[in-house]
Amino acid sequence: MIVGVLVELTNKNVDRIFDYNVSESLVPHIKIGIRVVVPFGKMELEGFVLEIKESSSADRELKNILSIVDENIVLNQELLNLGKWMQKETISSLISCYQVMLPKALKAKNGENISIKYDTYYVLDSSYDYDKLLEPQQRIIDCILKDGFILRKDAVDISLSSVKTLLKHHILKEEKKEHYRLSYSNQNLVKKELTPLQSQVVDRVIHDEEKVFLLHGVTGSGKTEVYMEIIDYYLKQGKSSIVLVPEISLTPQMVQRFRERFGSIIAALHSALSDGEKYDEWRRIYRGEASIVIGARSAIFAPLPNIGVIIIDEEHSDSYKQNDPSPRYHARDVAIERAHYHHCSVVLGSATPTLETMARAQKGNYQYLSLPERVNGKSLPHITIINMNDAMKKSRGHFSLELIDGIRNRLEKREQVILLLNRRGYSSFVTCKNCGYTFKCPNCDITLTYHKSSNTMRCHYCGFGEKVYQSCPSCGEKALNNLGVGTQRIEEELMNLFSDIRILRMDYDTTSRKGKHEEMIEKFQNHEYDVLLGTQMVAKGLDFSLVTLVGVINADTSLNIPDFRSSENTFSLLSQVAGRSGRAKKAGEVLIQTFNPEHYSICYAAKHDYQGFYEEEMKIRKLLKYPPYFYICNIRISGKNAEYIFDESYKIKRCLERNLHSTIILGPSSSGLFKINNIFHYHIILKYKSDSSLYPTLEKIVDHYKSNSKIKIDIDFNPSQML
DNA sequence: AGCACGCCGACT
DNA sequence: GTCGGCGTGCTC
Repeated sequence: MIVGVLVELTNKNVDRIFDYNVSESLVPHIKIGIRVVVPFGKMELEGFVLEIKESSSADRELKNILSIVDENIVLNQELLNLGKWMQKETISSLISCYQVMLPKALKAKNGENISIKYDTYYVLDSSYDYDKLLEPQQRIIDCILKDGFILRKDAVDISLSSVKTLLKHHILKEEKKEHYRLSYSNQNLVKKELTPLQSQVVDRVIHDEEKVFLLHGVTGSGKTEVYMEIIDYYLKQGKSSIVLVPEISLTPQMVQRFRERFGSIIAALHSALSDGEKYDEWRRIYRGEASIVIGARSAIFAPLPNIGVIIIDEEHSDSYKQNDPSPRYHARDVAIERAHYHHCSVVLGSATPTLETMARAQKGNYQYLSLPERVNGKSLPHITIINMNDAMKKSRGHFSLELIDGIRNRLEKREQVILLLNRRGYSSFVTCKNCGYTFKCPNCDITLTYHKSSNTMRCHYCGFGEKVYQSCPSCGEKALNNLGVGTQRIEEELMNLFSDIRILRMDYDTTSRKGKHEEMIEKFQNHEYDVLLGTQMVAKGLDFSLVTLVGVINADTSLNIPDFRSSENTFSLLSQVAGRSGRAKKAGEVLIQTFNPEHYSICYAAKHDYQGFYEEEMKIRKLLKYPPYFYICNIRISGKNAEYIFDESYKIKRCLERNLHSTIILGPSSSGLFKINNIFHYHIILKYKSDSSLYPTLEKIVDHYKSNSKIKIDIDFNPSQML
């Protein structure tokens, strides 16, 4: 027997199958999808068995497999094929595609550290004469007759010496069973009554097969209940489900609701779990003990055999795109690919869908479903835009008089406030202190990034650059600066304004410890605090009935990110955070402070007008040839020698120009992070609709440099950030 | 990732 | 003459 093995080296010129002999004794254990240890050069490496065959085309003597790692397969045929598809789709190594599918604990270097834990049980072994037993022994037997077993660690109030005697007489025997670090009990399965609108949506999904649905529902419209009902339908047919959420540790309330309804068949894969805990959850899924998987991006690879539906909540979130370690995949694309295999549907849910998704829904590629109303019948909160250009003249600091009044009012009424400090995109860009004017690229309409070393402003997309102006071209103001504030500073200001205010600060510093985030949410829920002050993480999915005011300290910062999606991201963030207000009986209010009160993304967000924003933004995307009208691909070129990288970047550009005739090629330009750790970076941006030469050309370029250690080429399709 | 091979500069 | 720098290429 000969096997084709893919070894665990993330090196492109080794990313192919190597053949090995299998010795007679190992033959019965070989299956496609297990891992084995093989000799490779002078090394011993783990690898995946991808082929079983009788002969090899290698023109040399084959080496033998050294040992078997897995008793059972770790990658089934579906996932093996999915990996090959991903490799082609993202132009990355096959081994890296398989590695992202598996929990870290299964990776060669980590494997030894994580040992599966066992529980010891006592069960009956042979017959016995009950009457001849001593009383403590009888008690033990009674216990076992009742539950079928006794768990050793629970056996505190029974006599261990009696157990030993029973073991000796073979009346009891010991059994070991895997212990999962996390355990969940089946809870009383809570089910809420659906509104007629929600029921309609559920019916549409379950009466159609193998479709992609966009569920466009306003904040508070009860999307989670809809998801659960759809999942329940498939569960009753014996089918499993995957639910993707942007960052599971930020949505404990949602996971809680799933647990309340479905109990222990839920497996949650969060980033807060240890590698061992993740491995436990993965094994529960693998064995069919969990049939509903909730998790972030990588949960899309859950080894479920029979998927009924895949749900992607908060579809617009950029966390579904893997940016850095290759493969740079989008979970939405993987979901659709898996759905083909399982003949199941995909539901994309959002209050603010990405333009790409909305455009596909409008073209009929996706089925459009909408929930335009909140379940409680309440209207969406009233939003007021506060012009900070005026406010700054009246008061110092970051609080307008309107926002101060709003907070005072809520404190008096014993209601709660959420304050959002928009830190997204806090990077160096030049802005006018007086009117808020920002400098944009004349070619790309992207905020220019300030480069201190050369005192210039540069475009990260096309490389356009100019000297920093001495005064504002809009109002003539001489004071041009770039400011950023932290939550701590805002907290201090707030404490100066209100003497006995109870502020809960939530940002990456205060929530880094495990479980801290849930703890904070619980405390705020219990009204131990008046104000929840935080960054982006307070915007998503939280549901507090006493919150009647949401204040946005600085709506602008995310507008200034050098990214063509900055308007979309701002609109989305404001809509999401506004949705936290007035979710229960009391009406909600939202105050948005901004230096750009006229900006369309802020104005449409204030009017709860998704459609208006969509139409306006689509015009801009069309004009500037951005998605969804054009696809974007970012080619990143990096290396230690600046001159060499520069020269090769131009060679690559010329190669692209020779081969691609219907593709727009921008750059090469150096990004804002031109030099990181003494490594220089350039990138070339491609804009295209369809170009059959694109993939072959890119593969040729990557192949050409694959064994060149002086230069690294990374391809990023549909990049979510281009720095 | 490792390791061998090979082709130039510095040295006991 | 030899030691050793690391650029290049290969691993079934």
